Amino acid sequence: MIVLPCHCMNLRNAARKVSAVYDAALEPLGITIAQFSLLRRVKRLEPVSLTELGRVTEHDRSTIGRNVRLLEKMGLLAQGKGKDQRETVVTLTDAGREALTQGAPLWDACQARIEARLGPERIAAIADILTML
Amino acid sequence: MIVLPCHCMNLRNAARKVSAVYDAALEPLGITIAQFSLLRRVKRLEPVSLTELGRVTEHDRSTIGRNVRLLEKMGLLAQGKGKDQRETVVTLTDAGREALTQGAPLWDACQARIEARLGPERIAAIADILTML
DNA sequence: ATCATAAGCGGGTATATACACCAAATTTGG
DNA sequence: CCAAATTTGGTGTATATACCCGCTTATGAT
Repeated sequence: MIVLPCHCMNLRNAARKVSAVYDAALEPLGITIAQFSLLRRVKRLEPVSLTELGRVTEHDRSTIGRNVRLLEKMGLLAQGKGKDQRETVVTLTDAGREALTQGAPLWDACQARIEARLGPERIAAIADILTML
Repeated sequence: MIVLPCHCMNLRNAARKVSAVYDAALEPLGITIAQFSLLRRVKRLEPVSLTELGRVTEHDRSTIGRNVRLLEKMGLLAQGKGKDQRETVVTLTDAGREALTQGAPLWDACQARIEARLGPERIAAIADILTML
């Protein structure tokens, strides 16, 4: 991949390419890395509201709502109403739990391949960038 | 920003956040960093076909076609037919050249801010990642 | 208790991106 | 020289993402 002067485009391009690798690894499950990540997040926080999911992932609520809706249509997440009638409460379905179980080794292998490819310094740099923003 | 175990999501999140910074910097121009980058690419290669743009940026042709169409609607790019009647030839308009001129200092300042924020090691790591993919 | 304010969501709209498929133009092989 | 393969683009469809607006529900202050 050609290196540009613009750090932003370089980051975007890197994210695009790495995402393609993870997406391909999860392809047997029929979900993307973004969806897999969201499922894991829900697993750790459930029952959780859309606003809370948006807050912890620093995504717009509407983005979360749409992504959750897709996973609901796939049968991996369920949405219900909380005590607070405004709140949508998100939980994993059994199929969602199963997807996480089946996806774990696929993700592990992919993650290991990327680690091997980039080396510990670049991996550390990625984490550093996040904390520095 | 919270650091996840998944390197892919960390890269995506970093790209998302950094993009927001560049987009805000270019906001006076009414274009995004992705559009600014495409304009600069066209400037260096014009006259250039969609396929060629896709090849050098490693984007899908359809993505390039749509992004070019948007910039054409904004009056910053022009599309014509080449000798090869299949080819769409993309060139900068005067307004496009003007946008690059006006955007340059905005981009410079933003780029400098990000460099200062991340430091040379992280900046180098970003470039390295691209070449290692 | 009432009424203003705040919180939580959904929908509309927009960009960025990819893949699959189709039509038109060109190149290549026989 | 013509049929077949290739190239180039466009369109349809899909995900990921953000911003704004409006509706409903909750909360708080008087």
